[in-house]
Amino acid sequence: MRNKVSLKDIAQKVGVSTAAVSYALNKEKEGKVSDEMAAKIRATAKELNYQPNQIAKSLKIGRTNTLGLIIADVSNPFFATIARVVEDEAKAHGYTVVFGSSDEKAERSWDLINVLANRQVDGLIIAPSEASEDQILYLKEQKIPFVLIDRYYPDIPSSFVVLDNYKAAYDAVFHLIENGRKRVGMLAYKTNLYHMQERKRGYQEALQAAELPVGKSLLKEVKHDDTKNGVKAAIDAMLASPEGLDALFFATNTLAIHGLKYIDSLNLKVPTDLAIVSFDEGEAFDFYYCPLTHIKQPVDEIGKEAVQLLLDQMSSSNGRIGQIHFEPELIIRQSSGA
Amino acid sequence: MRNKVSLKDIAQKVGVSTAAVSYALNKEKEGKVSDEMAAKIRATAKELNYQPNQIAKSLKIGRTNTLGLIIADVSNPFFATIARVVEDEAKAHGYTVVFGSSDEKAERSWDLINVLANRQVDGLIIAPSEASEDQILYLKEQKIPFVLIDRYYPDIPSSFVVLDNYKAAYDAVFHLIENGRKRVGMLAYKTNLYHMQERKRGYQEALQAAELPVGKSLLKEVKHDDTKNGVKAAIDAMLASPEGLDALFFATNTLAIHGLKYIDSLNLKVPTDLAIVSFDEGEAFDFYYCPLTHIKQPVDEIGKEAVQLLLDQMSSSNGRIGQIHFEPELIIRQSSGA
DNA sequence: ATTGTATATTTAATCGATTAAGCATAGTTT
DNA sequence: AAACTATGCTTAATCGATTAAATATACAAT
Repeated sequence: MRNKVSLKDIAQKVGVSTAAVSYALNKEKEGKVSDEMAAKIRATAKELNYQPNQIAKSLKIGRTNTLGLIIADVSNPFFATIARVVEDEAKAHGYTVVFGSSDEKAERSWDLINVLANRQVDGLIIAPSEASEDQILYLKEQKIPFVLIDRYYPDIPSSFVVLDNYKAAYDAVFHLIENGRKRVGMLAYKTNLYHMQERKRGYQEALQAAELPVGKSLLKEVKHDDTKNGVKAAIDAMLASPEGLDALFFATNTLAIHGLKYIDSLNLKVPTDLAIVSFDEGEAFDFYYCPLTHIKQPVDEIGKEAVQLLLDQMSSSNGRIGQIHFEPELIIRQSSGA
Repeated sequence: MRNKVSLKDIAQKVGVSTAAVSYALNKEKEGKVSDEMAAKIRATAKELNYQPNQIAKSLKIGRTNTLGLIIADVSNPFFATIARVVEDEAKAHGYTVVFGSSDEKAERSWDLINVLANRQVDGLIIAPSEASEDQILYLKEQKIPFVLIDRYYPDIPSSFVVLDNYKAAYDAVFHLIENGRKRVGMLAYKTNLYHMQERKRGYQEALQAAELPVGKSLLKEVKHDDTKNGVKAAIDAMLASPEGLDALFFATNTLAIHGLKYIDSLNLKVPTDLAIVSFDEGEAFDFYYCPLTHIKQPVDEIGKEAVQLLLDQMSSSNGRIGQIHFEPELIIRQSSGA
């Protein structure tokens, strides 16, 4: 096979046992081999271009120095950025990242967890899908270290790094109301995931605080599997409401992108006809004719903290958990009519 | 440790050897174990929730069912999309993907190749960096199967999946000339990578074919490490040229994004003051006030073909190579003033 | 009864590393 | 000189699977 050079080859060439070679190449174990011998072995290793087989090493020592990352979709910029940050941070600590996209599907998420766990990743960072509580419980039961990101299950104690989604939504909607909007709609995804529930709660409580009516007619939920048409239908429905619509809050960047395209096609003007606030950033938003007011998540910090928490958890014998809520930042531009 | 259940545990519980268990659980080896025994073993395996240790399996069989993917940067939508496609396609064939971003740096690319090779990935898909020829030669020498994407080295025979970058650039620039532009600038990255050379050649030959002057003053190159300022300086320089500038061709989506922002800040109107054609797509482009004419790469096909070629190569004893050039598609919108 | 032939199961080597324990050899202490 | 102690290296077990080869058992053919 490839990568022929093994400890054995070096041992043979130098005329010692593989144990000697192993000791010599693991500098930590100073003193187990004489300096001359060590030098000779190291020279031969270099000469043969020896590269240790990590698979064999992992099998023996029980660690792989690999972290698993499960996100909803790498092709979504929010997750792609997280992936990049996690990758860099992991690398800085000597870990490699194996990743997979769950597509928000519990089944794919299960598959990924199994594949990664069977490959013995040392820990997992997961943006969990809907109805995946059993997976999280499984990980706890198996004592596989993990950290959740973006979403979490309030009923299951675990480590996580998330945004204060309630506050984010509250601030966003409050900002719209503050600027005179009275008919504020919200476009969300149809899911029980906590982050989405919190965003909806933030929206509703901001309306309540302003003594505006909180009904179902202005809070529309779209299914994941046909975002595009769902968004159109939802916007149509809101616009058709007898009292009209003068502002729209998008619960995610994907919803905003589809929503804005549709709004443009209807020739509605932002912010005159409709004020807009969206979640997350996106290169796209910078090019919209009316720069978007949006909620900014500290993506870099989220990724870094997640890795940090995971490594902490892995090194502590008791699976100590850490829970981090980041504060959202509302970036005010022109789309909210401020 | 975690994941305690091993073949041995099942063997003990059932009262047979581990070999019997292994045979029973590998259905292909029908007939090695009696049906009743097999049933009992499988039942016990399920009962104990046995999950095979892939690390041990890999060590024995010499394959990991893992593919390595090295791209420039996951947070670039072009590569993120490729990553997603590769991931899905690999999964469809029973492979998991391990990835890393090289940041266009030869050194990081070396690191990744070593890390992945030492983890015994079965094959690699790589968007190679500048000055990484030695890495490619190393892979060939080590007989590690690999497929290059997006770029390749014409002097080193290898499998690859790329766009016909020459034709793409030629078509784009020809299109601008056809629409009456005479002072067409090009913004490229400063790199010797072949795809970029080809894009420049396409630009130059299109100008030649139209008998327009081909000089250095309208072909500007920007360094990777400070794209933003580089783009500004380059555009300033072109605009300052005595004969002026009436069209701009961006060699990548990133260059286009930075370029367009700067052009807007200068209050130049597209396409009146400046006609634009860019490489690649991007959610961002859809929101630009003047929809962008751009070169579309068949990203899905590129990713799928790359996996396909790699699997072919892995299964053929001789490391048979395949080279695929995709045809570019010029999507004409309004920014080119057509 | 004897040999032959499936069939079912076990034994044991193997993948490539790590590492506790054992064994020389040289040097130090009494 | 005998006993002890480092020092330096080897032996051999181990991680958890796979798999060729050996073995045992049942059954059929001679």
